[in-house]
Amino acid sequence: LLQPSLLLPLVAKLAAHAPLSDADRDAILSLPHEIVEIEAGRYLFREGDRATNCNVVLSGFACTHKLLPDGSRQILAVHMKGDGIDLQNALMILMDHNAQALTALEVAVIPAQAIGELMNGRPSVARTLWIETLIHASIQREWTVNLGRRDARTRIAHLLCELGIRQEAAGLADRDRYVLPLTQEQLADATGLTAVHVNCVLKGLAADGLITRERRSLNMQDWHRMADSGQFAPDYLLPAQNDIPTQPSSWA
Amino acid sequence: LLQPSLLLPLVAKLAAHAPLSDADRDAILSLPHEIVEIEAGRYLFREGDRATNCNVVLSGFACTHKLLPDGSRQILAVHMKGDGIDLQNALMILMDHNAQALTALEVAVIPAQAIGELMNGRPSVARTLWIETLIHASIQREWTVNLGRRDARTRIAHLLCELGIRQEAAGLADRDRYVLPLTQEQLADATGLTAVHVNCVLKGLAADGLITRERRSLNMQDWHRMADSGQFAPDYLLPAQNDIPTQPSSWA
DNA sequence: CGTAACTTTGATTAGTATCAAAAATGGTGG
DNA sequence: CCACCATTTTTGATACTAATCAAAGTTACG
Repeated sequence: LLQPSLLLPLVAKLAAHAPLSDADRDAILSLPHEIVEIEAGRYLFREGDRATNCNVVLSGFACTHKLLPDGSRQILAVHMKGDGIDLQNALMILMDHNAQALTALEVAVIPAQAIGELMNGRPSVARTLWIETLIHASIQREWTVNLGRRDARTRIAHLLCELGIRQEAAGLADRDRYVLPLTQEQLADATGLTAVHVNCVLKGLAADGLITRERRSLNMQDWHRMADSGQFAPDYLLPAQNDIPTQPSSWA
Repeated sequence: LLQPSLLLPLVAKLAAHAPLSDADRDAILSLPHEIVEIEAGRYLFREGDRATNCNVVLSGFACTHKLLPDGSRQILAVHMKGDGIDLQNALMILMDHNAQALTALEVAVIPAQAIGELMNGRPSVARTLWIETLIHASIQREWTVNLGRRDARTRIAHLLCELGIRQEAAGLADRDRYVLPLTQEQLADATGLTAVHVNCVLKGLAADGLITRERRSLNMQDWHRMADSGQFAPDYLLPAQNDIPTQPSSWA
């Protein structure tokens, strides 16, 4: 089942965040993997599942979330083309959250063991994958701020800006013009609000001329004003990284 | 400035989460470092600072947080004995958040470069440090849920349980009996509430016989009932990890 | 074309914020 | 050891954001 070219979105994303040698690139492309197509709404894995594989998004959108005793749900992250949904599975044994397809989805499923071994053999690949999880951690921190200290309107605007920038970076759309991968109920679950209130806020943003909508597609009239409304500063999405030589020097 | 024994809290925490060979242990203990004492309230670093060092807590408590345009603050994490505050600095260049001492604090400051080189030379150490950041990521996800989908009382109870379990794991106190390292205003900044409301909630928890307080010390009357009130399941604090052999096998 | 999922609307309620000020605590220097 | 000051905690009154409940439209899909 070796179809290296299908892992290109992963390599592209990794290369965007850290330099990647040809050898590393080839090693990643040669990882054993299987392509799986998943319909919208289906679970990729559930809390408590054993972590035997890593999933990489090839097309479509997925989210990770946790369910609470009362049945409410908190979406923790949205994943798109090139994103690893659970790269941490190379090291962890159990899933502490669920993953679900938001749209029709195509993922590459890579055995966690293969990634673990590749990291052991190639410190530079390990570093690159680590950087990838650090960027996700940075996004997670920003979501924490969003939920903790921003009001509904600012929260929604912030999320809409983030989705725009990330889709643009993944080559899927323009930052100010894209198809919303989330329903209003899912937007609510991502922002800690109710679907009804999300609807009000979207209506309000439209009334103020910040966005227009038709069908699921979203249009920002003025990116700058929108970013202002969402207190959005994209720095956290593209952190620069140290370039420590892979070959040890002084420590030995 | 080689005083290896002072990094023991870090090694103890790492060893608690993943097996650590004697050689790895010694390599970590031999990292160059400087001990710094910091008074309560002082900043360790600020958003935008260059990430040249990694800080490890030896005693006392610290937090990381972000400040918003309106002056409000969201605490992102609480760090205690043995915790790395910013291990990710081995790979990242810029801080995207602030770190501040919550109490009188003692930290070991390790050059980021030294950690980066150690990780390159010893994949098993890299793996261990990565696991550490993955656990912090797991805590961050739980905080996201806390802020997004739990009401004030549940949020506070959850945080109090987490602080108990982590202090117990660090050998600082019993899970149900410890000195709160946060003021009520800081609790508010960690839970996305106001100090006034935190006070109400604490009063309520006390009225229901769940906790008693005198001075800053907190006493849980019934751990189980308290964990229930906070929807607290400690799994996320102690995830198990895969044990992939450090020596490459099949991939080469 | 029919049905299920999603969006929109309106009325009411609940939870938490805001503002203001008093009481308690903790640390400091005399 | 006490008096003083700054910080923290507590109390109360009021305002507002967002939740809840219910139902009608609308869209997307098979």
